[in-house]
Amino acid sequence: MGTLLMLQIGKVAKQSKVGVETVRFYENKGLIDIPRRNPSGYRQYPESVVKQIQFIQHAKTLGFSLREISELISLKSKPGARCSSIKKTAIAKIADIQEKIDSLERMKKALQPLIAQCKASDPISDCPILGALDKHSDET
Amino acid sequence: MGTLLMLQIGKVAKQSKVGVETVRFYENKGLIDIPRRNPSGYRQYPESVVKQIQFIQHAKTLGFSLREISELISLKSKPGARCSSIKKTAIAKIADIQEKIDSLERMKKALQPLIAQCKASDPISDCPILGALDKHSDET
DNA sequence: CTTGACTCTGTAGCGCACTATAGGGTTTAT
DNA sequence: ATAAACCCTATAGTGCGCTACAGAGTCAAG
Repeated sequence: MGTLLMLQIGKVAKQSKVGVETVRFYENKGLIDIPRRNPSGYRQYPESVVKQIQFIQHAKTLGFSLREISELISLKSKPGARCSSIKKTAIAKIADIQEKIDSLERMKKALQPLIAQCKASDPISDCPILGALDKHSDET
Repeated sequence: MGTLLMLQIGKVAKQSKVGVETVRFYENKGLIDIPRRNPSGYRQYPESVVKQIQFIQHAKTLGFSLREISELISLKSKPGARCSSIKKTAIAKIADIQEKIDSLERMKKALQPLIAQCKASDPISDCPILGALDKHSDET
């Protein structure tokens, strides 16, 4: 029943495709289990830590911050917890993403017509882009 | 012909709706003209600086970073420059914005079906959201 | 003549997610 | 015995756009 196949941090990092400093960083942030140490102080990881780090990476690609991932992890291991807590977090995240999209779309929509108006050979004094920036565009 | 109506930094800040530290910060970053000083070292601004700060704020709402705004400003005051340089910058910025939108859309599209699958009353061990995070989602 | 509201400089801190550096100790191979 | 490749801690630095000090000087009103 001994815990075979203990990994040093370098192997963990390589298998998880992150740097060793990132692994230690995640440990500091409480995102992964604190590993045992061998007699000389080296971290000894069970293979499961690789999955934990991949969980973090996947959550990041979905737009979750490390702080939010930390919450997901604690929800995950809360005994008897229901999906609703996770679902709530995910719904909030979608709203968050949507807000960012909307903000970027507004920028795009403001910028596009200016570019269309802008004739590349015009002197800069007539540039509609700079013109727009100079005006009080206090209208929504 | 004297320069009438000189403003102290507090007035400038109030009229531009930013903090006084922000005005000094913009000065440090070379985003606004360096003002004269009165005998006791107070900054004395012409009214035009308010427009300069508003230019910065407007450019920010269009998604430009301070570094990029600094470039816009130097293009602006380059003698004989053509619109093409500004236009190029604006087009690059749109591409930039579009990239961010695409990335956020990908997140949204990945998250939405998981939320749809997730029944709030399920135990967390069956949660499709956590399930997805645990898997090797190495498929694009 | 003192109070309060302004101004000045320079430096440090924030939040994010790392990344790098200094200055060490350990393990493995030759 | 020594060198390479690994590991350790603690701290500082990155980029962004501010924001907040500390410690000092200035100016107008009462």
